[in-house]
Amino acid sequence: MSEAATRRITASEESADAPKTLVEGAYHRLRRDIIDGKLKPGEKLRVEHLKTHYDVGAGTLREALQLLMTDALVVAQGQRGFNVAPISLSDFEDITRTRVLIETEALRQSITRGTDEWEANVLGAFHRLSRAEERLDWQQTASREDWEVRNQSFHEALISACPSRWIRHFQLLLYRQSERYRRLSMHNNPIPRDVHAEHQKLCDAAVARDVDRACAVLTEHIIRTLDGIRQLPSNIIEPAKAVEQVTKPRRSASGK
Amino acid sequence: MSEAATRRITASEESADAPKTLVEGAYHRLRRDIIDGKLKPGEKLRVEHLKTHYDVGAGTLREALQLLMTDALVVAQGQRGFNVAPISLSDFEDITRTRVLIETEALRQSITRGTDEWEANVLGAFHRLSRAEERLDWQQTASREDWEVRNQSFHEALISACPSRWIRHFQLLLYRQSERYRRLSMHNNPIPRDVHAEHQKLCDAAVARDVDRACAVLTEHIIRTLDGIRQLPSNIIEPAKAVEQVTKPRRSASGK
DNA sequence: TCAACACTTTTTCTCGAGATTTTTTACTTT
DNA sequence: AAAGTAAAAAATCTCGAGAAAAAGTGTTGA
Repeated sequence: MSEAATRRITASEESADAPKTLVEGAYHRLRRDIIDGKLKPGEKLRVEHLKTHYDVGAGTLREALQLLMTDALVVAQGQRGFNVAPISLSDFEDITRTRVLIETEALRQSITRGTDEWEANVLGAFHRLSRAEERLDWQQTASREDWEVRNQSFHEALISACPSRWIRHFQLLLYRQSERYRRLSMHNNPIPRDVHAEHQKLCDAAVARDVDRACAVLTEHIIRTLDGIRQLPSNIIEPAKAVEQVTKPRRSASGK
Repeated sequence: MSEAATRRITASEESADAPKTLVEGAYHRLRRDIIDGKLKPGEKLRVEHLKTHYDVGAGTLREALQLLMTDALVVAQGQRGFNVAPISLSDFEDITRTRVLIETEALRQSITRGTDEWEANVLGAFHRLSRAEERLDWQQTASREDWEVRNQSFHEALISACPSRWIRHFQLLLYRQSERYRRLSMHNNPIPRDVHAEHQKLCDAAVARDVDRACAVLTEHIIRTLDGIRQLPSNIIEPAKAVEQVTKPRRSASGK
């Protein structure tokens, strides 16, 4: 009888902007630092040291770290603490192939079931991205971040009409993973690609409801990034396999 | 002389049997209880109450709960604690469709790259499953659990040659999810299916390296489970959408 | 009867200290 | 020297208590 059920449940985007709790706050900052590369792949994450930098208690930081395992950005083993997830070329190849599978399926479903509203959103996101690309300066951090946000928005808009929560969940996971690698490629590589043209073709095919062409373009688009990573110097991408602890003092610096 | 290196490092299944830490232990027990349905879908997970049952501290239990979010078996919102992930028919339809996509891809890769060793493992797992199916008694919990373990082993063996870690990761997630629903179907439904015949066909096609036939059979096999759930009485599967808190005490009788 | 307000109870969230375990360092022996 | 052992140091893991927030309860007023 006393059911005051006037509550709105926005389950899909609970933690959108405002970190309601310290754990969430630390989680978001840690995730950003890992993706940005400030916390390097394979690096050991000592709670005692990090608690001062992120200004939270030890237990709180622990919980944030455990949340990051969801995104596979942090790995933990037994009683030996946490590490940033290592990177390797083979891992990125796996991510890329899987991402093609997931994202083309998402795009297929989205194009099939998209409404007029969806079309409008895609065109809008494409326009915003195009503007950012016009004045894109790879030297400026702010400009790059702006492009990154709009790029994600565009890809999100494309698949936003996909009704499958699981597909979208997997897509987000893989997108975040490849974002790490893309940052590496950005810092150490010129821009050999004409990304704008790719986005243009992708947008055209999507709005034209040409599923097969859109998926083909998207596949190309995703795989291109892999080629960019392949051309990175091997000392940046490969060592991750052997690295156990990045932060090692190593006082006697001499090879055998 | 004595050989000290008798330790095997099974990196793929690090936390197989021995929970190295209390968090892991609580995590495994909680996961089992959720999948088994002892903790009901949508139920609120009060830390203060659960800490006595699982015999760990509050913080430890919190961390275990956070780990369970990785498997999407527990959901948390803002400052309102944890809940068992709700279930619904539409969710299971989503899980099923996505699982078909992931698992057929895994099977395709596995059949393509499987070695003789892989064939032997598939046949072995199928044999063990067949034995369990012969003496399967749906009334006995031990018998059901035995079948469940061997069923998972068989499906695992089928895709074990899939080289993609991400595909296998997603497969495991979705398998655990559908396990929850399968338990419901088992308890409230007779056994209308000839699962053994399906497994036989699946095994044959896989060993014969017939990718398309194997994937077709597997798709059928997975979708059949969905049909089983669809026929459940609506009061079991549907209410999950509306349920906010399953455990509402409504104290009018004496407590303790 | 219903709604709004203030108070009480319950639950979640956060922190620091102590107990185990792992890793490092130093030392002795072959 | 290299290997094995033992003590020391560092880090992780675990727990309970206090602060903040939410849910529940009762009262007052229209």
